[in-house]
Amino acid sequence: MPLTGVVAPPLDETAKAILEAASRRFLHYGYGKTTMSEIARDCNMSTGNLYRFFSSKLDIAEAFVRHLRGEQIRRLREVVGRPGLSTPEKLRTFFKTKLKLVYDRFHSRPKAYELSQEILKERLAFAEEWESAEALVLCEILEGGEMTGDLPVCNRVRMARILQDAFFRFTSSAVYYEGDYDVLAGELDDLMDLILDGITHRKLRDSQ
Amino acid sequence: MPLTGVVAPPLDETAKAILEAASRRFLHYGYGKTTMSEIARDCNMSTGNLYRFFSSKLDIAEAFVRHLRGEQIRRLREVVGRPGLSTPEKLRTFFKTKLKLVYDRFHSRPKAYELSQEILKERLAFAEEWESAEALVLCEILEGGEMTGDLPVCNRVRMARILQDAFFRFTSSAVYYEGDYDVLAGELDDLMDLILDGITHRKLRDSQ
DNA sequence: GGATTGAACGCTTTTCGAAGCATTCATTTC
DNA sequence: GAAATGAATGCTTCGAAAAGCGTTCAATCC
Repeated sequence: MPLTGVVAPPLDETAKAILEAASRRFLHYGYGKTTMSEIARDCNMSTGNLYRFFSSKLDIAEAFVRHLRGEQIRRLREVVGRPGLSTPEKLRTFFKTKLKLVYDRFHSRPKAYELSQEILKERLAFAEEWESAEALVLCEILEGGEMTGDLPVCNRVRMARILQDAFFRFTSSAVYYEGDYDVLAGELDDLMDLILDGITHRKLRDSQ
Repeated sequence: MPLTGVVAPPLDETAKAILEAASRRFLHYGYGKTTMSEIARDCNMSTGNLYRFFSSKLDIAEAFVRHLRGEQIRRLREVVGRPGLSTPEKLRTFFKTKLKLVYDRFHSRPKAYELSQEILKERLAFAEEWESAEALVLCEILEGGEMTGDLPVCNRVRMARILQDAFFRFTSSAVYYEGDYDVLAGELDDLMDLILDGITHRKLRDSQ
């Protein structure tokens, strides 16, 4: 068995293994009921060694939620990028998909929901990052509306912010999703109708 | 001292005294740190006797929050009823005032805020009642818009609901008011501009 | 005999010592 | 000597006993 010449697997491999082991446990038992020793054991290493790859347990959780976010953003881009959608339809699809994602996470993946909640509460910066990432997708949609003349908007960044505010009720992971999905989706549709009318007939008021 | 002929103060008087004593303590020490014995002592009666007037501690708290709600609704009606306001201005004033009320309660009357939170979490029906009461004010504003032709809306009840959804971010007592007031107010204004444009140029779509 | 009391009941919250955990770092491994 | 370990540390959580509380109701009062 050669002792030299064999390049050790890159650090990232190990980090990935840790993250995977942790994720499994987080999803199954929750953040609080997962211990660093367990994660270490799953990876055949000591607790101390974990800290060469992540500087705290919360950082592992953040990496995991970061992954969830990635999936979510990818999904949003996907549904919004489907061919044949007008810009208004894209906006509607964006928020409806987001509602569905958050609603489903809340109702059928409670551990994942809790985990997001905990991380976003501790890591304000990360929460803002997430919002920005979504705002970016919105801006891209609006850019499309500008190009096709479909739904022209002067200040796209600002409009994205306004839209996020308007649909907060339907998309914030901070709210507790009691009601029936179809009712929520219906109300979202109503609001979207109104807002699209607003954008279409916008008296130019975007200042600055 | 006449024993007959002196009508005992009406029950309501006693209930009012209890409510007042309880409110003082709720506001000063919070719901959890106020005991029924203390309330009873403040009113010079036994704990058992309290239950002739309120069937539980939570009911006293609800009565108190009901009072808060009354004040708030009265205030909303007041600012919205000021002469010389157009219907759009009334809508804007309504939501801006609501934001200010919730924001201020959160920041400068934390005990009152907590109390509302607790009651609204326990008493779902009461929370809905509150929403309905505000929806009613909105409907009245919209009715004015219909009459003056200022801002005609077909389905007022539905529009009220949509507006409540849209401004949820700024007016829900469920959200944690971290940000700066002026920033929030600014975003509210932006959203209101957009929505007013929407209402004004509404493609008639109110179904049913 | 209706109004009022306050002790009694069962449940919740607090307390506080013990156990468990995240994190560190002197030591060991290769 | 870089990588890895696991015992040591100080903080948090847990559990069980005790105290406290909301609520009830038999006894008392007027």
